[in-house]
Amino acid sequence: MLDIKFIRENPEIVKNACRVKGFKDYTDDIIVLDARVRELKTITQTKTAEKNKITKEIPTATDKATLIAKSKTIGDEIASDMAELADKEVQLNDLLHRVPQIPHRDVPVGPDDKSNIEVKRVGTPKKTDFTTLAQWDLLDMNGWWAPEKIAQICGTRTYALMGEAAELDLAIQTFVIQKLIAKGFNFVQCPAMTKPQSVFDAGHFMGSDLSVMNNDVFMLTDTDRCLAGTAEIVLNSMHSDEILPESALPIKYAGHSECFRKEAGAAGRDTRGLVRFHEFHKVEQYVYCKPEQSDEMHELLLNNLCEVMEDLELPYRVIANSTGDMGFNKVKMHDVEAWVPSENMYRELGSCSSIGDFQARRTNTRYRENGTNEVKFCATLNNTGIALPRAIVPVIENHQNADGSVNIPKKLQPLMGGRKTIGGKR
RNA sequence: GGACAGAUGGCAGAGUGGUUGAAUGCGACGGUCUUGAAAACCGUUGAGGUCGCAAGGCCUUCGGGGGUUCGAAUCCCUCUCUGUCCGCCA
Repeated sequence: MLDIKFIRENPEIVKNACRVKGFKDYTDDIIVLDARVRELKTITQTKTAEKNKITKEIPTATDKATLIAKSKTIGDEIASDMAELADKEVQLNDLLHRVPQIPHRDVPVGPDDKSNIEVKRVGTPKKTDFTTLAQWDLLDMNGWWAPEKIAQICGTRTYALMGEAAELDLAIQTFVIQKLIAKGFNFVQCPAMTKPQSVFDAGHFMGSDLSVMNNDVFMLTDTDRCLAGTAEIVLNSMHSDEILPESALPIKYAGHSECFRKEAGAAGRDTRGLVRFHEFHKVEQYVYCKPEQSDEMHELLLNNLCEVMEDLELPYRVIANSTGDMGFNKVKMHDVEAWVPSENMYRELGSCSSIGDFQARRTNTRYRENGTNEVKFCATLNNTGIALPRAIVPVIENHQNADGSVNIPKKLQPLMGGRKTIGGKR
């Protein structure tokens, strides 16, 4: 959602954003509707003022009946104007919810991921004198999962880590959480079960109809709840309807939650291995800041994830996503991808996004500026801290030994009881 | 799951149909006083919208939505949330 005033004054910028992001352009309709809405507001407000004036005179008037009749007549007029106003406002509101966020000037312009730009590459894939195994072979031989059994019990796109791999998962989570806490992030264990409104307010969906989420979000039958796809959902609403003091910003959260996704658009993709599930878990970085701090915070969040990659001793690269490859609600986005030997390519492990004031408008999260005392919308950003079990994939593949054992990255060793390797032939 | 109670401005807390955007207290901010501070005193202090070059006017808002009425913080319906007791339970 953008400021209607901004759209009114900068239609060309908005139109351009729709074009480069690949969304339908409703700008002209919005401007027409907006003009009519304001016209109707002016009319109804003037009449309401007139009516209020009469109403106030009634208690002390001698001829009450005349005034009451007059007030009634105006009331009827207002009611008919209000009906049109309400209708037009609903229409306008829906269209406003379909306007994408304006991309940052630095974002590469292009229709899809082919226009993405690699901005950084760190580390080199390790050369081995043995044939490296794919994640599933390592998991199989070490007894670290039981995919067929779990699929039978729980259905497709579920998993269970077992033994040392499960320990590793927990160690990685703990490591990242502790790292973020040390950097001043407030650690929050987030519920995954939430209300649809909170999902909508995170701004991942267009329009004003909450049902648009049905394709992507698990709804819980016979309840008013759904399952969040990320801790971002809850963190995004943590300060809704608040006016924060400027001194409180930036606010940094490290959220951890189970994440539930339908993955409806990914049928047949990544069906093997630990990459794509209906339920996984994730440490999420989330920041509220002043708009002018946003770029700096973006770098900070991105850098944190890069550090995690280095702590996990993974070769990785950073991608600047193009206008057509980033979401509806995003200003700027970078993907961090880790090297996966079995696929001979980099695979996405995390995604850093600047949202501008888009989410803050939906949640009505504002701050009061020092000096001017002006109330402004916050900017929000989010980035993956670490996503699991996906992160297990590059860790076990890049650190495998000839016998199928896996070396534990040094920084994780204390969280793994001091062990340097796990698994391998006994 | 059952039975009650409640939701008012930054906070506390009046107000049960008519100049109430809302008493009072606290807090915050500005000022007077003071060498400085405290105290005391005086004043200011929600947000959103709309019209206007501006000054300023007007509209909305007492948890959300709907209704009754000329008029609603006050009456009715409904939803959400909070509290208390019982039941159940990691």
